[in-house]
Amino acid sequence: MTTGSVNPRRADTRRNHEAILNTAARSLACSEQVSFNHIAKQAGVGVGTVYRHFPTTEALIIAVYQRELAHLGEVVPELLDRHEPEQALRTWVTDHLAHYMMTKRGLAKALVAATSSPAELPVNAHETLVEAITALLRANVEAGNIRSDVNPETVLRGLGGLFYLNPKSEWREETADLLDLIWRGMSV
Amino acid sequence: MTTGSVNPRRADTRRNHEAILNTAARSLACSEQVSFNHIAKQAGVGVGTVYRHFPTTEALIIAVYQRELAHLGEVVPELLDRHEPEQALRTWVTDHLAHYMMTKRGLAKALVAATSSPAELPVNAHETLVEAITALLRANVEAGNIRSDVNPETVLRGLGGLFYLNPKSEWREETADLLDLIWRGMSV
Amino acid sequence: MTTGSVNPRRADTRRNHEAILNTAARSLACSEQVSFNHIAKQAGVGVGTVYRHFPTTEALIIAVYQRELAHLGEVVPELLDRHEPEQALRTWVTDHLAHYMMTKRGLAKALVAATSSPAELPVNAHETLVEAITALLRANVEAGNIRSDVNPETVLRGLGGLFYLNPKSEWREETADLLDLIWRGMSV
Amino acid sequence: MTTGSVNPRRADTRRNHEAILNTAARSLACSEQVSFNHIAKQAGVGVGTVYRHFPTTEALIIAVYQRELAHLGEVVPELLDRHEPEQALRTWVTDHLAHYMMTKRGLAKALVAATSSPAELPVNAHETLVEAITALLRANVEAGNIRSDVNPETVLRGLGGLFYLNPKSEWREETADLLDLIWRGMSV
DNA sequence: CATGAATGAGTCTTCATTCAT
DNA sequence: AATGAATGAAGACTCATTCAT
Repeated sequence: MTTGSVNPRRADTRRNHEAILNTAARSLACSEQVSFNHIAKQAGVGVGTVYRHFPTTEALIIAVYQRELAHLGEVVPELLDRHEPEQALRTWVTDHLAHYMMTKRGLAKALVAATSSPAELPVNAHETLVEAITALLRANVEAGNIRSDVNPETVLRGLGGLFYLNPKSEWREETADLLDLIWRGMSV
Repeated sequence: MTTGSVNPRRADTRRNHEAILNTAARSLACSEQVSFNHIAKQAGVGVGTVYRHFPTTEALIIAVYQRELAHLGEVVPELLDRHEPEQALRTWVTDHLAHYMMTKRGLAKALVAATSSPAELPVNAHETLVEAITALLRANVEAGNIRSDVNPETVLRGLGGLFYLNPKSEWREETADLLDLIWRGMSV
Repeated sequence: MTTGSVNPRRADTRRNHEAILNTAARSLACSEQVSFNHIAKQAGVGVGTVYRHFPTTEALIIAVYQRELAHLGEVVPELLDRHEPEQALRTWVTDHLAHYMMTKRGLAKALVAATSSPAELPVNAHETLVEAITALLRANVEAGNIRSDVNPETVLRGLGGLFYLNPKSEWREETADLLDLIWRGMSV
Repeated sequence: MTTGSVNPRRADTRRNHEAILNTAARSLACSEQVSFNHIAKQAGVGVGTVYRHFPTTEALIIAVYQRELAHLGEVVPELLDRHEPEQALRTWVTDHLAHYMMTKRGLAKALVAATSSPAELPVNAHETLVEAITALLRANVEAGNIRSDVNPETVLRGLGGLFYLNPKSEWREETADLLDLIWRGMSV
């Protein structure tokens, strides 16, 4: 740590890690091939390297998932800063959650295929989402918009159907309708 | 010729059909193997026979799906007969829809994996569900319980999150909570 | 035999035979599927029926082959009637033999694939061709065009390369060139 | 490091490549099985390895073909060195071309079966043959044996019938007869 | 005789995983 | 650490052939 020169290997490794993750993300987004061999070739590394970084298929998928998911949590503070609580919630649901769910269909498929446990989402994923929505709901409670006894998990479950949204349909409207229904259910 | 005796070959064929369907259903319920080879072995028939009956994986899965799904629609009239509208809806959601979604996880997975089209459910499936819930909502509208402008599809979407229910958790409670939220949102 | 009524079964049988042969011919011409199952379906009969008529793949192919080939022999007398000997030969080679070889490629492929014996053509096929060309050569010998010691088999062998003709190329010209070469070799 | 020792892995790979090619050649010569599984087993490697080396059946067959064919071109200069032009041509046709065509029947069958394009021979094959015969013809033209306007392709086509030769018959004689016919056709 | 359901051996192909270099 | 060749299990699918009706 006393030397400023970084281990060049370290850089390579990180670069590989990124490359693999990016490739995998791209593949998953299109629900393309997700075989290790294929990803390795696309990422320009050997299969062995992929294995070194992600010991199992699930590990890889989850890594991608996490990365994609992080954004969903990070964006909340900004939204609460820039908008009224109600609008923040609506924007988050419509512009981020719905969008995310529609776009990452391939990812969900992959997860669903790779996981055999009943809980399809990696624990952290669920937690991340719950945290995000909790913050949004709390702001609305404080603003006197909604009741204080609304369980964020329940709301999240109610929004789970957004997964079935079809990007080619009137999904914005459909999202708004669902959110209206739930909003009314939460209102004081 | 006065007997009801059917062409035995015909009987065999039907028996095979049933056997394959049952085997597939069982496999799908446990999210087990869905390979044609495997199902054939389990059902005690040759692979070719499975292919004769269901030309593609999707055809097989859909056949299973349809069979399972039919029940969901058939049960509605009975419920409306035996219960108050509100209770009919609650029972249907908790005892049938939620149960169905939890149990048939493997089936959903399989469908999701087998289908490449954005609409994961076979058209009829969605229609069946919409019809069922429409009937239930209409009864509640007529009873003065809920508003008349509630879109059944929106409600269905709101219940879509039940798919993520975990059979090992307090799912009845969680279902009730979600239904409460939505019910409140629909109320007059 | 005392009754004028023909066994209707016989007619059916013949009709089936024809249907199968026609279907097979069509399939072979396009080098399409040649499976018994497929042909049976196309011909509108059961597989078993195909088997009754043609016990092996080879039997079927040869039957088709013979039928197609017959024409090549039948046309010779007409040609000799209507044309000078040289022209008769040239016409036969260009308009019938070459055409036949190019068109029936699928048939040849099939035969080649079905036969494991070194002699790829069914004996009769070869004989039919030899007879045809013998007649044509004899006429030319008698007309004083070519030597009398030319072996028809040798000539046929020389024309065998027509099989490689490409229907999309200048095959008429190429055929003419080859025939010129051989004609010169046979000339007095 | 002063030795010529090569990367052993590299050696293995090359050995595998050779083994597969040899096995395939042997199989094809007997018009035996050409299935990848079978060849893999015979060659003592995994199926995957065969696929790595030859992605398609055609690729494999062509590779074999090329190897076998090369010899036909390489031998020409020697022949022209050691013999009079006429004898060189006769020897090439009888001892090499005819022999080749008879022996590699299985190979031809396989190619014919594997290729769907009208041109059954890989382009290079045809070119190789044309080059070989062109050289032989040129020598004979220069020696004043044959006309200068003879098209090598036409001659090759005339020799194409050798493919139908039967190794169990008097093929040398038959080849000689055909060559006599064509030779006479080419003569000044 | 005709039918066509059933069978299962066998082919093609993909992919996770290992391991020598 | 990285590489990528090798492996072989496993699934998809085809088709010749049998046989009960």
